[in-house]
Amino acid sequence: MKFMTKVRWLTAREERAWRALQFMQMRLEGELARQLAAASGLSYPDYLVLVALTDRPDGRMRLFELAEVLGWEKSRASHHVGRMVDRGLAKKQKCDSDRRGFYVVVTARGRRELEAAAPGHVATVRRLFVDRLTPGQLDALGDAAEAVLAAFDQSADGQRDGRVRA
Amino acid sequence: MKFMTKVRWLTAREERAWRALQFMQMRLEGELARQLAAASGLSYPDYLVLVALTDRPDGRMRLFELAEVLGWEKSRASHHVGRMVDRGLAKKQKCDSDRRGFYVVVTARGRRELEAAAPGHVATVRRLFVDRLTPGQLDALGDAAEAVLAAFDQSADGQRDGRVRA
DNA sequence: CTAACATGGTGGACGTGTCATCTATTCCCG
DNA sequence: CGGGAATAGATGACACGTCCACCATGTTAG
Repeated sequence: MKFMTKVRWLTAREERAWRALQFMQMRLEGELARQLAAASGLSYPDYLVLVALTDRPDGRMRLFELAEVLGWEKSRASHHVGRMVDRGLAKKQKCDSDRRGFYVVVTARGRRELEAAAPGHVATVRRLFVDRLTPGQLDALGDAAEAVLAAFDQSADGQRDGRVRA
Repeated sequence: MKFMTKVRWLTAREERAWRALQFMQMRLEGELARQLAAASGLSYPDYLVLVALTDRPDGRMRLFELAEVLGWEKSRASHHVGRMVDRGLAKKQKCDSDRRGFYVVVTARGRRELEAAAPGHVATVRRLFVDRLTPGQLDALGDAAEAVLAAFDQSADGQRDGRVRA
């Protein structure tokens, strides 16, 4: 913080956008999670994992790959997949080419539960989000989000400069 | 689900916007939390509570009010404030006019920690989010988010129709 | 007045996410 | 080839959030 002689607080417009976005996200995630839990035995993270797995023709994926695709830390993926294995939604398969690793594989039950949950989930995403916005707004949101994300990837070094570490 | 003869899956554009937004939010919240933790002893929820409290002239607020302002459930607020009290960031004050209730009050320590953390936090919000977008994009985001939020509030009944409870 | 109901808040159980640390393997460079 | 660095993953401790059941107080209608 030494280098910041003056703080540039957020303007009213900036703050409004920032707050609205945070509230929207909070509400959306909450409703989505609740809807899934009520209509199926799946949590939202479960759902995301199952979607990722069933997107593959062989319904399997290395653990670290899953973590990458979902943007999760490896540890999180490990914990979560462990729980899903316990509930019979996925199983682990030793990997021949790399004896450190595993494949995470969807089970028949996992597939069934995903197929049962997907229509309701998509309908909720539509009802709460997609159908509330014009196509133009959707594109604008997508552009903005991707701009922010792009900045993230480059600034993997900017994270460690004086502003952040103080 | 009985009434949905056909599922309207997301189009590529819709899915792209939805995904990008989710990833953006995940990354932002993660970085924000990490930055706060590294630069201060505060978690992100701590920060939000302290901001809410210090926004009041008397630095205090009823627990249920805090929950409303932050969009939290009462239980969450109760748990979190409890932890903050343990760490000396806030304290509880019996309420005369309603003997069931409490005021949550910022302590001097809470104020100090917030003031120390705020500049770095705001700088991070700027670096990762605000400064990546044009004013037009910010407004568009704000409008879109508020449109989605508005829909939430009305549809407190639509939540319980056939699509959700199945 | 009092019985029913609503509201403010607590507490525990559970699932989830993060961090730090650890082991086993594989990669790579001299 | 040998040895250090990177990688795959597991694990334990902890903070966080949700749900649900619960208590105490307040409010309201008959």
